[in-house]
Amino acid sequence: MPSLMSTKSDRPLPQSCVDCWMHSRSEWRVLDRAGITAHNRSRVAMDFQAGHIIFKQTEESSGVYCVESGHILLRQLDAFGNETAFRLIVQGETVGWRSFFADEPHAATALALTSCRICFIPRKALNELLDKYPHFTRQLLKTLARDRGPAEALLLRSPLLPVNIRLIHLLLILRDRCSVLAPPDGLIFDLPLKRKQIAAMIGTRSETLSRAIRELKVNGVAIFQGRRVSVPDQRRLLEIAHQGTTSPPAN
Amino acid sequence: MPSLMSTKSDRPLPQSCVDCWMHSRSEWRVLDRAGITAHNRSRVAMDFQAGHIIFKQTEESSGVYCVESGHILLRQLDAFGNETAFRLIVQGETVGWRSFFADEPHAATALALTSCRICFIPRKALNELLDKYPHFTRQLLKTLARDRGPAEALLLRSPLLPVNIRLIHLLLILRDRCSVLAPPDGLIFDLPLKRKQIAAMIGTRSETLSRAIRELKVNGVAIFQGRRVSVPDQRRLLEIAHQGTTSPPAN
DNA sequence: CGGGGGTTTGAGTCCGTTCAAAATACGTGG
DNA sequence: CCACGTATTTTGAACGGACTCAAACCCCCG
Repeated sequence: MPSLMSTKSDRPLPQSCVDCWMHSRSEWRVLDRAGITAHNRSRVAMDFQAGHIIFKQTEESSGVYCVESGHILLRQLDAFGNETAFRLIVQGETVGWRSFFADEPHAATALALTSCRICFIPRKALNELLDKYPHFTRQLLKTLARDRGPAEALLLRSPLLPVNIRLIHLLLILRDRCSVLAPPDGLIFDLPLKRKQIAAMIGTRSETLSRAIRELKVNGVAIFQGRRVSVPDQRRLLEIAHQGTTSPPAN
Repeated sequence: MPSLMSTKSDRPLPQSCVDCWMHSRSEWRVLDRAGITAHNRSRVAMDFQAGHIIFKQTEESSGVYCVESGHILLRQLDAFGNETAFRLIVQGETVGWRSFFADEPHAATALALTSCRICFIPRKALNELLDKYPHFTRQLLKTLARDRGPAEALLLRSPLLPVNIRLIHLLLILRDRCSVLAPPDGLIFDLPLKRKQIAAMIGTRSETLSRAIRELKVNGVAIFQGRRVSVPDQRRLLEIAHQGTTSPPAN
């Protein structure tokens, strides 16, 4: 079952899945009309308010969650109480695949950063789709394989890289999800994250993050104003992230 | 194509896949006799010597590699030349899934740590199996989803955890792959890794690793002698890895 | 017996954490 | 709309862990 804290909405979603704006961009697009109809019948509309938990670490998976609107943060807790945020989910993405297919408890907790409108697809319905549409299964294989989340985390949390570099990597990774172009070469970010959560993504503390932010500001690389970040020249970001000797390792 | 550095072996593998000892433990087990036969025909036997590269970061994927014997290390290089090892592969496991299904270049380099005997399954053959055996596809979905490699890396490379704790986490993660029981509660590891490579797995330098090793030795937690590690009491490892306040995060 | 890579040890420095306090932003109720 | 209380963010100073650079040591192999 989805978390009891959820505010399940009984009213239907504004559109059928066929019309859903993100349908054409997500895994579901490979379903034909009959598949969509089946999917449409079995899904459950849910609303979550900012700060609420969508599913919890160690809970059993009961299906997957397609995000129609809003932002979600995936985080893990280690035994020392350190929070590790390793993935920001935006609208159009679906969460919960991994634990569903692995048939294991959720490895992370999903936190609604903003109010969220979510389509929940229950285990049974999803299994039926998988059985009926082999190329849908195949598409999911691709989705899972393409998930760069864990790989990105390697860069973001490398203890060998200084915090300011890790912060720049984070901006580059969030570029697609949270920024718009500001011609000629700039970017404007609107991050749905608090400082503490940004810090949790790059494996540091908010105090240290604060200092890194100040440094980027004085260098003119990125200007943070609350949750708005303006980057005058995104090429600078790439330069800084990639500068350094690419000497091969000596085994 | 597999790396040109490979020493492709023209002689057949010692057994047919049906008899392969690891067949019963791997994804391939869900294939029926006809599937196995097809698989058996299309695979390519390959031998690699220690230190050779099986595939390289940025190369295109051409199939997957089933490890019949030997050890493989998956590593990434960042722009600063830091080596990041994030996965140790042992016999019975298959590598290369991710880039194959994602249809993307390899995200990592696979290094043979010891001499390796490997079954290469070319793209075309694998695709045929996938088309013909939906439950094989489904099984692979599970395999991909269960791959804890990237998730493990989170623990191993958390900059907030001190190096000695990260080292203990590594031992725990490698327990299944590289250790045997030493009753009543001990473990004996035989690590196929050099110090530098261990360091690369926990995101530190070999000098610092050396000091962490010494600390574990004086505490009697784990005694390193070359590549052999003896752990008198594995419960100690768990205690140390999990001790610490499990206080929930304040958002 | 003499390399040479790998590993360990040492000393100094820097970066990031910690603890504490000030400043700012935010939400709520008057 | 403003005042107030709370939460978040920033700043400061001190401490500590890990990196860096070097040098010594060790072990395996030729």
